[in-house]
Amino acid sequence: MRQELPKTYDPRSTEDRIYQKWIDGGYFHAEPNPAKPPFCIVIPPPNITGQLHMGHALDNTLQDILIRYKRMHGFETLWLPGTDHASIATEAKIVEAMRAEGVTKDDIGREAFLERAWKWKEQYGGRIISQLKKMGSSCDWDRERFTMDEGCSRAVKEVFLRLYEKGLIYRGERIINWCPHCLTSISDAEVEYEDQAGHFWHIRYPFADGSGYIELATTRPETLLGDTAVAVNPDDARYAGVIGKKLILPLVGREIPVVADDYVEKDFGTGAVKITPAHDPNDFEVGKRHNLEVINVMTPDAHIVEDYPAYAGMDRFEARKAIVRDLEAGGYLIKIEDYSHNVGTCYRCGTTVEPRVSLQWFVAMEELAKPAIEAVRTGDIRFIPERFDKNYFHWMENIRDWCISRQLWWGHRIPAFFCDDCDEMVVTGETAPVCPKCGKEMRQDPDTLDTWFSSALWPFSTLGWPDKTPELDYFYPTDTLVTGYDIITFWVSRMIFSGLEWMGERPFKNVLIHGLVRDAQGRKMSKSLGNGIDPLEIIDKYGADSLRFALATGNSPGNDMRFSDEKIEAGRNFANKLWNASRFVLMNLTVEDDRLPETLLAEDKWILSRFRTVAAEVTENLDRYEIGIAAAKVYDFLWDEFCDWYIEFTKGRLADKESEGCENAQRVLVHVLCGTLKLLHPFMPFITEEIWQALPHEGESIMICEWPDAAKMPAYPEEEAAIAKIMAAIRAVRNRRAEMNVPPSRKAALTIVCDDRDAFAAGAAFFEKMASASAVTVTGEMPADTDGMVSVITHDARLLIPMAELVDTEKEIARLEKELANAENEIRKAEAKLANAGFVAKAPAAVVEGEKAKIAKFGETVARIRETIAGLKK
RNA sequence: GGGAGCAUAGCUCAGCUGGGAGAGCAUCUGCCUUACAAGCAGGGGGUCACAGGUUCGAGCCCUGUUGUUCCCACCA
Repeated sequence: MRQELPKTYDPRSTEDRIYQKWIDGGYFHAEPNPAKPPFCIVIPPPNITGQLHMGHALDNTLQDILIRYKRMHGFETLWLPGTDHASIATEAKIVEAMRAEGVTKDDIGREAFLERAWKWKEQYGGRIISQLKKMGSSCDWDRERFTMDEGCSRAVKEVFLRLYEKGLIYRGERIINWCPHCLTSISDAEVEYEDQAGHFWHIRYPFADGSGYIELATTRPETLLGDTAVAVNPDDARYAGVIGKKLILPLVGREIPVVADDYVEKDFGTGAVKITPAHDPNDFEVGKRHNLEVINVMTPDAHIVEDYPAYAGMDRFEARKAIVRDLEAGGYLIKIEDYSHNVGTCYRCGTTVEPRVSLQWFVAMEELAKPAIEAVRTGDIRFIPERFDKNYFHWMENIRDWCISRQLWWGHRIPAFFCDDCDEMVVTGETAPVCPKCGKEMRQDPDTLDTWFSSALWPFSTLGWPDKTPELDYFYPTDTLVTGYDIITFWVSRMIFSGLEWMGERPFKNVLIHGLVRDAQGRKMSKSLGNGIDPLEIIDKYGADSLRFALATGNSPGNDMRFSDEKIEAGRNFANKLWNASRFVLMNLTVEDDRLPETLLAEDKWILSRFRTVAAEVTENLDRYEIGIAAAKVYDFLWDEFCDWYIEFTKGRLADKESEGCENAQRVLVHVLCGTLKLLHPFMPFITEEIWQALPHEGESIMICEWPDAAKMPAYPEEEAAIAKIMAAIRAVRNRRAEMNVPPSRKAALTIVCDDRDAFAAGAAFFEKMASASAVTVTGEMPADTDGMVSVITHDARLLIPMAELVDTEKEIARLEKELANAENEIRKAEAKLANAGFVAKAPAAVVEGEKAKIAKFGETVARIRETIAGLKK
């Protein structure tokens, strides 16, 4: 038995219940199924310490729309969910929590720390998952994964070992980016550069032999302590005689040489550069070329080391002040300039990065990058929109080796072992190897791997790799990756080369890139600004459907979007509109199924034909990832055509309860509503399910219904045209009445003079309901007496309304003459085009025909207006 | 320094491969028409940043200019 819908839709009492029903039905679960084509999306795994924010909400809305659409469209659809251990972010949070208790990592030790981290994971890892469920995400929760679960860890170890065997992973002493706050190395991609106001300190370095000095400038005077040379350009005439001479390093007193190196620009500053190999990547390279000593002057947390008693223990910025003061006191400081320059900061904590020489593990990227570049270049992998190719190419073509070791405890431990006795190192899958040389127990490298090392394997590690599983065989390569442009370098590029290397096949076919969700003023949402909008609050207030719809409409690939109250209200209003239209259909409903009737009237065929077009277009838009456009089309169809026109068309028939027309109208209403619900379901899953359940239906859930297939629906072009004529006439009458300020309650007889009398006679009743007509006469001839008639003229008809007291004949004639001029102008413009030989010769036939048709249409209109004016002038 | 995006109605933005400028919100007018005032009907409002070019035809393609946002980059 059908249920009545309550008067208003309450998402809060509906959404959780429906979500549970979907779970119980097992509709999210996917299995390799040879009878169907696969469609798979792997979720960008959210951070376990994270909370759902608008970026997640957008990302997951887009994924769920694609997934639900494909599921209905006949694919075996897997949306594989999971979370990321996010080593650096999680470890930082735990350390912070421990600090509040007055405990440090070293206090409790590695094992206890990891225990604590796993507890953290248990506590917070589930939070983001339950938030994803609130969004309506139709993930296969049976397959939920975690980047540090057993399977993913096995894949990580396997990849490390294989890369090492291939010689693509190596360990070396290099200058890397070091975060003095997180106390770990970070990769190039993890450094964010920002312009900061700073200074240029000009300093003189005297020659050891007392023959004057060299002037140079620096933005970082504190690094002076580690200077081991001053470099000049070999072609610089100013310094030709001093190359090889010794300088005395101010404050330190060390003798350092003047070296010649192409790296130095003659035209910048004084043409002389102090070289600090331990604390600047360029200087490190210069130092290697000239065999300079590498002197590290800072501790891991960026304090000055004990070798320099005057500054020992100072943090680098304190030391800077002290050194500048001492330089000035010693007469070494020449001047200070304001200077703005690019400073690298840690993407996690914002601390200024300190370049630091240390022993780290690297992945050699050049060989891996080549096929990854090729895959995008050949179109094997496609970015949507395409312009992100350029970003990707630029990064991959200039790629440097990837520093993968992190001085953190939370993460995948590097499978390398050292012998403390003989310095032997082995890389192995064993957990406790003995030294192959001296048979002693070995000590495992304490470092862990970059978080992105494990996420790089996500598209196949989650499907069972390195085992050959049926899932891997069936679902790999996945279809679409949905993510923001901000992690193309971190994640997308690394999945691409990893997939190609280990699976021999691209990890996904398409990468749908979306932008950032900004606030109503266009600012980035951030904690510090406090302008973030919490999706969960929005869901609580408006429902997940409204949120999803607001995010989907107006979204175009790759572009940032603004989020505002107006948008979410528009989504809510649309849900309300749909709810009420459905209530209307239900309260008139006596039939028990949605089979179409035998007899279809013109308006029935019109709406069916329109639905067919919309179904075809929405399908095409979704196939092309034009999600915002697809959403707008369903919105317009439901609101403008179905509600504003078709429901109004049916009201007359529905009023006559016992008639066959009443039943037929019900059937068409239910049929089209049901179809529209299906088109809308990917965008607004909850409300569409709730309504669908209340309507006559077959099956358990709308989410496993078949997607409407336009190819199986008939088109009715003639009825579409006929109803369009009637709609135009109704609009024209409404328009005239509104202009004259006639209230709808004041009905008036309506005479329709037209050629297509059948069409207008069939729609005569609509003019009573929708155009305030008291009675309708359809005729082919102008009535003899048109005195006191208001004339409304369309391309297809002339509509007369007796309103003598409201009509000033003079003004009526003036108005008609204006309309006449407009119509004639249209004809002239079309004629001018047709007179243009180039246009007729080169424009497509359809366009030329269109111009001709326009002349014919407006010709009719002109004739009618002229006739009317003549009548009025009599 | 290199690259990219954006510039369309008062505001926020659509506008797919070139063929008569659209939506939502706001605004104005009239409506409680028995699904919906979170609504209905109607209206006003745009030299599509600027200047050239290609084309029968340009919001759309090309060149340049201006403004703006972002990404990348080792000039100390």
